[in-house]
Amino acid sequence: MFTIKQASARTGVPVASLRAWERRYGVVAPRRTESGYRMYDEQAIAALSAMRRLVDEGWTPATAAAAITSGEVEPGTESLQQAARLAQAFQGPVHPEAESLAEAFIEAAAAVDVAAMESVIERGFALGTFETAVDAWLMPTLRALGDAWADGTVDVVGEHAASYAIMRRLGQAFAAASSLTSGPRVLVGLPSGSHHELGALAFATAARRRGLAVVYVGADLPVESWRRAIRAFPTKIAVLAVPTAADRPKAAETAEALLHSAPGIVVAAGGSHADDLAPGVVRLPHSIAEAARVMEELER
Amino acid sequence: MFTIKQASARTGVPVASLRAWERRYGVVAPRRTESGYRMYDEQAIAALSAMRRLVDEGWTPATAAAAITSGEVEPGTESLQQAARLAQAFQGPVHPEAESLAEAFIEAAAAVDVAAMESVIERGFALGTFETAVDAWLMPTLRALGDAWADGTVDVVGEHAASYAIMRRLGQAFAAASSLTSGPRVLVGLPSGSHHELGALAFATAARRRGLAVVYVGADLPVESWRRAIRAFPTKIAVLAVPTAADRPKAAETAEALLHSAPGIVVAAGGSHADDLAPGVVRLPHSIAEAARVMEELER
DNA sequence: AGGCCTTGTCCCATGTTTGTAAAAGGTCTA
DNA sequence: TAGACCTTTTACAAACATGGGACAAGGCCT
Repeated sequence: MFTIKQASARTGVPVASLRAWERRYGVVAPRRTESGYRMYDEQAIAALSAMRRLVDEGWTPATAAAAITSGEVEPGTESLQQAARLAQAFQGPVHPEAESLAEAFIEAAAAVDVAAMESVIERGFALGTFETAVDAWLMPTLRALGDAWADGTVDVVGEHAASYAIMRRLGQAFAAASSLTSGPRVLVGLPSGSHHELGALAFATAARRRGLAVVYVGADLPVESWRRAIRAFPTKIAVLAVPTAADRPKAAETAEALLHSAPGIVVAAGGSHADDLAPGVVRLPHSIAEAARVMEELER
Repeated sequence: MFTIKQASARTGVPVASLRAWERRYGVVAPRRTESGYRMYDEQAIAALSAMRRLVDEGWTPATAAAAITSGEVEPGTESLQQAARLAQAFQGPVHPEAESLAEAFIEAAAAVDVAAMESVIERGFALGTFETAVDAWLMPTLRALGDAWADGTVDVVGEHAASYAIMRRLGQAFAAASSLTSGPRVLVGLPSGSHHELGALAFATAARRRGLAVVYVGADLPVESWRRAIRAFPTKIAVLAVPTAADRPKAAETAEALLHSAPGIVVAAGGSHADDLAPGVVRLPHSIAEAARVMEELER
């Protein structure tokens, strides 16, 4: 049993919308405590997650709710694959608050104040959906952090502490997006020698939020391991992150090896330096939201 | 049998809250002396510890109490704490359930099944308090994972995916332990070149749960950065993790440098290969629970 | 274009939950 | 007998929830 706040955290739907959806469409009817507080059970959470996914894909909330309450779409299954997919024009305007939050984060990193970092991160992710927050706030902030490190404003210690704080929050989002899918895997990771993994983790999370069976294998994975992995298990897509110029050579080598190791596998690459990695490699867009959408299309 | 003060010390719940929990939720009904003093038995302590654990994890007190009194959630038994102690001696899981969970985890890692890993991890941490779960289940499981990797049962990909899954869960616990203290900092990290950070993160979390202002700086931090960090900010304790033999030289070098860089700083070291790092370095016990307790003493 | 509907989000006054503290007094031990 | 420890009752602030109206943005129909 979950309170409305916990239900919101678990489904990714804002608290206000949970109440609106209930009032307007009656998708769920959570039990109430004596004092009138909503208490959501597992079923309600599943229904709300299903509705959120449909809405994310372009269904209108009204039709999504109707489909779910009528049983046409079962919560927790992949019948959404038959769903009509409307083009979603991304590119929300950068929130005016995103910039000040980025500054506050750099300050916290410079002072090595973990509690302050965590507070800023929380506010950053509260700006919008996970995807928009990553695109409009997190990625710019990471760039600012890199600059601050380069010019000495932030020490390595502050930079490490800040990276780990962000990683913890991303990990939490990844876990919260737990998909019940057990289809072909999507491998997301960095080539041997690469360590800037925050972008890759953010992308992996966005992909998982779309229902893909993501396996996040993280930093510094040798070519040979990539190859063995896609041979040993049903892997449909391998995604390489190429965050820095130094990562290019190994990334290209890994991509080549993968393309020739398994027939039918899709190799994709994302990150600042992922252009023209090798012929046949899909170049993912910079926007996490768009990249996740492309992934979903590739999966079919 | 314990007085309310002892019960508070044992469970980490403030005295006033113990009385409030009893009055509001009836989660325990301690026996009374003739004069009306509360006397808590082992069962009551277990129930209160379980409740604290749930509340720490984000449950509302009301639902946590309901789950415990209804038997939905079993209070962690004392046998797990004994198992935790034994695990230190035998270097392996000794609690029957911990053992079967360790096996299940290796299986999930071998199959690179992320959802299964997450499920097993969740059950592992449900065995008891964070500290006992780490000592009796997580650390033995990590050793088993290392063995499985060494003998080829688990591929590098499975090992990476498993490590990240555990890291996500540890990060969540670290975030949940958010301390409001802003006293002198405790730096926890690994020396330059070291990357096996799960033990260090588990320890950092345990220390934070004790109220210390922990800054987790993670893997691969150069000597010079350690030095600048403790000089620039009020840092009372620096903790170096030394998980493998290969990490010893850099760890020793870092420890030496720190001891001579700031007067009054305490340098501590933990991990399998942290013995006799340098004169003046505090060697932390293998048990996470004990190590965190030692830290709390060092802080004063 | 204009008007209308849908939808997410915000506001606001009000109510609940929960940790913690204070007051006033009883019990135990050195 | 002092001081540490305990008792109950009462109180209070912060965090969280409630409903329902309001509003802006955007899609759709005329």
